[in-house]
Amino acid sequence: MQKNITIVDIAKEAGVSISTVSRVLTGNARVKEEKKARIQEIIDKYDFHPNILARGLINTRTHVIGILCADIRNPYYAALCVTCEQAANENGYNIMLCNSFGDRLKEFELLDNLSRQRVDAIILLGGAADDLVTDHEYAEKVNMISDQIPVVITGRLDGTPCSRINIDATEAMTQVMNYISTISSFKKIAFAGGRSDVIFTVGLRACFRKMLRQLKLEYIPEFDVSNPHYDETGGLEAMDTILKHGKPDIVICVNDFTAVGVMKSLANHQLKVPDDISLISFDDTFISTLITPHLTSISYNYVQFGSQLIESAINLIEGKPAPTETLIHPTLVIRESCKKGA
Amino acid sequence: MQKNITIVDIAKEAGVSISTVSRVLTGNARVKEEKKARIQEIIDKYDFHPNILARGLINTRTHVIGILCADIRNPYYAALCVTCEQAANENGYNIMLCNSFGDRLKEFELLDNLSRQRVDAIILLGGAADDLVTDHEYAEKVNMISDQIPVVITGRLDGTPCSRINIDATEAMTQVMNYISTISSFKKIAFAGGRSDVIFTVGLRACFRKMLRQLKLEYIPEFDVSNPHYDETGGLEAMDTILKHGKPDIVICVNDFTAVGVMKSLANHQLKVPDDISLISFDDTFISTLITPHLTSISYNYVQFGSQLIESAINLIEGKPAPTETLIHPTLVIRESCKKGA
DNA sequence: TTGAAAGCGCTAACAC
DNA sequence: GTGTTAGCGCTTTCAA
Repeated sequence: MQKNITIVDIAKEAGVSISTVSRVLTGNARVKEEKKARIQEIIDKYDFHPNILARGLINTRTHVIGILCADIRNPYYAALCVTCEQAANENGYNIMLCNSFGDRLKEFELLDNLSRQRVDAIILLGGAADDLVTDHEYAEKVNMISDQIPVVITGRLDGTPCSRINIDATEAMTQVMNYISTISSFKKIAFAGGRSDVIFTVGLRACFRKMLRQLKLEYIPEFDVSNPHYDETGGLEAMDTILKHGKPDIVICVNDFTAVGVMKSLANHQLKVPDDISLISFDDTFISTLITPHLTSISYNYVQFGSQLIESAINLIEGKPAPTETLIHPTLVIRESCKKGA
Repeated sequence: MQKNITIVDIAKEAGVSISTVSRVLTGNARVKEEKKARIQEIIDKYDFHPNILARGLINTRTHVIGILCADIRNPYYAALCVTCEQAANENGYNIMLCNSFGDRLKEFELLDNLSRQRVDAIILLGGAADDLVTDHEYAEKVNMISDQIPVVITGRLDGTPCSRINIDATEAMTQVMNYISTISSFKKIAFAGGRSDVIFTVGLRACFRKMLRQLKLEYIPEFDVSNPHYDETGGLEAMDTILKHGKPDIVICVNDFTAVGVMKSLANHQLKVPDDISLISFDDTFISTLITPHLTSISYNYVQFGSQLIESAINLIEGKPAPTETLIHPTLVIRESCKKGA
């Protein structure tokens, strides 16, 4: 390990004061062109970069945005984090990523961690903010933190000043149902998976029932099956339950993983997608096109989603206002899991 | 935004000097129990955390480890990053994650970025380090950086002092081939996907041929098909090519994504897995159990892999030695994509 | 324009 | 045990 080169070394070699070097570094003041060139040359020669810690000590900026999500292995979070990172990079920020693995305690810890790391802003992707009813202790924690660091969330956290960016659940489900309504053979609609204490899912279900009424389609309670796990197992269990009560024409799956489980249950029952039963899902992760048939799925424009998250965060960092709530418009991507209209 | 509370405020309120507060903060020196308790109380009351930047300025430690990978959306990287993060957290470190998206230029940039952020160590997951023949410019860059910051890699970077942690390609392929040899009906073995300029893949292929000879099985050049893309398309293309030349008994796929593509090609040709053709793949990501039939796949013990990466990094950070090269032992996970022995 | 010097918040060596 | 003080590397007044 070499001795770190500092602004002092540069100043010495250039025969100027450190302030002058600092001026060319920040560009905040005029320096005589000739000197400036000489200094820049030396900076380049050593590939010198000012110590970001020392800088941060002064203007209390680290140019790091912390992201807290449940599990980056979930393609939904991966897709979102990646677009966040790109948007952040474009604006000179870096991402510090943390996974809570759905552990509320760990989420608390990581929140602390992030604030201790002096990140400039924190983005909370779901987690406690996904809860239908806000955990007060958590909200209090976030409140303490957001006194110092702007916090942007997906979901909702009552009693906190956090900016919220969310998928428009109502629009998502409306699109699904409108699409379904164009196919006359779809009479019995099922909804598989998702928890009743997760705000987005609750929004989906509420709209599901509303649209059913609106479209004069029957709501069959036995075909509306929740499940604690947003994964394959959840889908498998939910579909097994549904099939005990009959055979729907189409099943709406709360996410792609659930759809995979639903397909497995269907396969176990010798039912073919989409010939016997059609499928629509939410999230449109890469899983949609990985499995056969490819899933017709609601897509979220992850690029816009991520950019919005970062944009709000940066605005808040810079003391500018950011919208309290922003809704992301979903779009239905039609593939093969849904029988063609008739 | 509230005024930041500092060590001075704590000292003032406790009626002691800042050094005393610092002592209870670091625990590096004895403080009278009574005072200690009083100070701790005030610290807790304000939920005070010492400014990590100021601390870092002194001991030049940020407690952040930077990870550079191609694309976190790839389940292989996601699995690895997650275990790295856990290992890092357990040791008081945080992760700064960057994705290069396979763009060599961006990789350069991010490397710079990370070093500018003063991360304590950098972990390079593949990227340029995956190259069979080292990119000299890149190696030079890494050399400059590793003068200041320890760099740990998967892959190889000739001419750099980086510690390397790698999957044992030879052992992985040996296990696959030994397993294959237990099934007497397997005579014609194919290998699908992977590039000839990626070091791990090259290792796999070399061992593939060696084992074929050793097991007195025929090497059929037309059944050994590379492909630039480690994804579904790559697998589909490779398998289409193989099928033009005949029907192998089993195809070894360079990774899970490739296996998915291979299965699609097979389905297009009305061939069933494993009844008509068996499949084995590498990586054992969640995709292995997502698709039907579940893939028999070589698994890497991601927990050990991640821990090893972090352990080496931390050792280097602390000036302790770390092994130049560590090999991770793979294990074959037997599922359904491979016909049972006969 | 430029340099000297104060100070960001903290730790550690040095006195007492 | 405890306080005083000198930095860590940088930015930013304040004078010149």
